This record gives sequence, C-alpha cells and structure tokens, in this order.
Amino acid sequence: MKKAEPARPRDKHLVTILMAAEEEFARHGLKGARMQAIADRAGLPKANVHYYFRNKNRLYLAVLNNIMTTWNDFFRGVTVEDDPAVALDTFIRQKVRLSFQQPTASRLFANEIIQGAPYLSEYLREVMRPWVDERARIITGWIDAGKMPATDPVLLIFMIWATTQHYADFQAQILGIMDRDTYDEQLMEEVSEFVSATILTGIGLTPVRPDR
Amino acid sequence: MKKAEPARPRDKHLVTILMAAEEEFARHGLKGARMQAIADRAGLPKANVHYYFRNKNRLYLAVLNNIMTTWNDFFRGVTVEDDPAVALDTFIRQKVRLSFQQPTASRLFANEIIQGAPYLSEYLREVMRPWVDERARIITGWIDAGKMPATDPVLLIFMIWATTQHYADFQAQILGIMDRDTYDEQLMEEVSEFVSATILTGIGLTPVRPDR
DNA sequence: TCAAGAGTTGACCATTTGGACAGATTTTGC
DNA sequence: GCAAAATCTGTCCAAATGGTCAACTCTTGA
Repeated sequence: MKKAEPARPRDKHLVTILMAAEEEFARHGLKGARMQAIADRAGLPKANVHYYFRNKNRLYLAVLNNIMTTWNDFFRGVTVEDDPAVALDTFIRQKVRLSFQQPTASRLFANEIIQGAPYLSEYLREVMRPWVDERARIITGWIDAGKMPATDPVLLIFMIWATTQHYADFQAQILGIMDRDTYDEQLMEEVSEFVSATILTGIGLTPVRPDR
Repeated sequence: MKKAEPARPRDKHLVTILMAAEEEFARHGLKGARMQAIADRAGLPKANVHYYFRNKNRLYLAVLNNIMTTWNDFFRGVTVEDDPAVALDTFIRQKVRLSFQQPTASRLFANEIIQGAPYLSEYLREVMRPWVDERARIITGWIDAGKMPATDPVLLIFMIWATTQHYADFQAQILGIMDRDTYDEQLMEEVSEFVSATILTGIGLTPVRPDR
C-alpha cells in the first residue's frame, strides 16, 4: 500500500535537467546561461524543460536548493568531546574530496557568491551563519579545554573553505599551471595531506598520520 | 616639443568604461554582462561605448588585459638570498591588501577561470606557469639551503592564492556570515596576521612579528 | 578662421532569448 | 477498455540585446 508513487519520467527528467542546468549555471551564471543550452545538454526539447520548470529563475532556484540540501546533509556531528586534530583532518579531507569529485556544485555556489549572493543572502544568514557559529563554538570549546592553542575559529573555517574549494573553482587554472589534463586520485591525496598537515601544524596541532 | 598628446576625452572615457565593464563582467561574466548596463554604469550612451570598443569581446579582452597587466606589475624580485619568512609574509600581506582593496579584479579573474579560462588559457600557460615555476624554484632553493623544512612549493603557492583571494571573491559570504556591512582596515589586519602566521607556522617557519 | 578629424548620440535593425500554447501522445487509475 | 491526467513538442511571439549608422557637435592645428 504505497501512496501515489510519482510518475517515472518525472523523476528521471527532473534529475537530468537539474544536472544540465547546474553545469550551465556554474559556467555562465544566472543571466549568462541559456535555456536552450540547458535543454540541449539534457537532450530534451526546450519546451519540455519549461514543462518541468516554469521559468529560468525557478530552475536556478531549484538547482541552488538541490546543491544546498546536498551540502547540508554532508557535514554532521562533531562535538567538543572529539579530538580536534582528527575532526579537522576529517573535515578537510571530506571537503577536498568534494572539490575533486563534484566541482560543478562548488563553482555554481562560487558564481552566486561572486554576484553578491542575490539568491542566497537569506541562506547565508539563516543557515550558514548559525552553522559557522556552532563550529566556532566547538573550536572555542577545544581551546578552553586546552586541547589546542588559541586561534580565531571563524578565520580558521574560512581558511579551510578557501583552500579546499579552490581546487574546484580554479580547476582550470590549476590544471593549466600544473600542465595536466585532469585531476586524479593521487593528486587529491597529496592535496589532502598538504592542506591538512599545513593547517593543523599552522594552528599548533600535531597532524594525524593517516596510515603509512 | 611634445609629440601628439592624445585627445583628452579619450583617456578619461577609456578608463571610465574599463572600470564600469570590469564591475559588470565581474558580476555577470562575459555572456551575462549587458552592454547597456556597462554604458549606464559609465554614464555614457551605449553607442559611445561602441565608439571606443568595437564589440563586447574586444571590451572584455581589454578589461582582462588591463587587470593582468596591473597584477603583473605587482609582484617582483624575491630571490634565494631573501629570508623565506619575511618574503612569504610580505607576499601574503600584499595579496590580502589587494583582495580587500581591489576585489573586483579578483572576481573577474575568478569568473573567467570558473568558466574554464576560455580567454586566459594562453596567459596561464605563457605567463602564470613560468611565474609559478620561478617562485617554486626559489622556495626549493630555500629548502635546499636549509632555510626552511621541505614542503611542496606549488601547493604552497596555491594555498596562499586561495586563502587571500577568498576574501575578494567570497566577500558577500564573509560579510554575511560575520554579520558585517563592509570590510575595514582592522579586519584586513587580522586576516593578514592570521593567514601569514598560520601558513608560515604550518610549513615550519617562525612567523615574523610585524611591529608591536 | 576654418577645414579635418575626433567624439557624441538618437534611431534603427537583425538576431537571440525566455517563454507561451495548443494539439498530439503516453500513462494511469479504475 | 477507457476517460482523465500527465507528458511531450513544434511553432510562434514579444522583449531584450549586440551592434550599426548617419547626422551632429566639439576640438585642434595651421
């Protein structure tokens, strides 16, 4: 006894369109993206895209919402009880992985912020600010508990964001300078190690040694 | 005996248009920016903008070129003889200052890279790659000379870029999260101090104490 | 003073673009 | 099996947009 299971094509096409739109919006921004390009990328007639999303703005918001929901589900429960070095190392490695494996979402987010966050200002205030406050409180807790030297928790969070997302947003620059065509697992590992070790050492923690 | 001093309006309007275009292109990217918006921002009729710049692409390239030239003139002569802590500290502080004081240029550059660097791929290869190679060589020189512990020079440069430019590109996010309306000198100083100290410590150098 | 060039601009045009829509086709619930 | 709902799409359109142009004004050098 299942309630009104949604039509099949709906789910499938919704995802296809959202993915295509994410790519186009990430590359060209809201104004720069073309509905026709999104439709082409999704392999559907433009009118079909309009059937699922009334207009460009709705589609943009849907994509943005989709990304934010995914990101939100991604980082969870660190507490004052945890070891700061382990927690920060884990967080950094997760973020690097995300940048290497899902760069498009990061780029779309970057695009939105660069444009002054017209559609995310509320999200910044209502979701991200509390999130940062909460993490900052935990870090302050670690400092007060003598688990790590004093440092600015908010600037630390910004630094982790900056260094990790950089590999998604500036992929073209990094590949160009490193004379490479693509990212690979090995580079991701090196970057994770470097960023984690440097930041942890930088704030006076002893880096965790992953395995070897 | 001066040779054909250029007409007055030319220079003045050229600068006005370039500034207006920089702002619009930074916000909306090449495709998203509107010639009319650029003209409005410059306080000129659209046709007048077209008098100075044949078309949108030329204008975009002019703006890009303008920025790259400015940036190029900005960082100079560090040698193996210098003290790594001082040199890196100076570099980081310069970059933070640039991010706080001229964020628009950084945002336009970011936009171009996010879009896959269609107009800068040559510049990346011909100018930035050699620049990075040269700095990397100097850092390697420092390491070989025992002036600092071993670290990956290229990833270090990326980290400095990422953390400093972040304050230009993600200004809206940072202000939103910090519950501020604008940047000020004091924040710039705190950021400089934090970034410099954390990165220098992170790679095993003793941070320079600026004054106090 | 005055011709030649530089600069200015309103009006205009071709193309692109977001979006509407009606009719055709497929799927679903019963 | 069939009516209703969901889905699909070719075609069309009004608005937006990049760019042109010819007429006009201003500046400059001799």
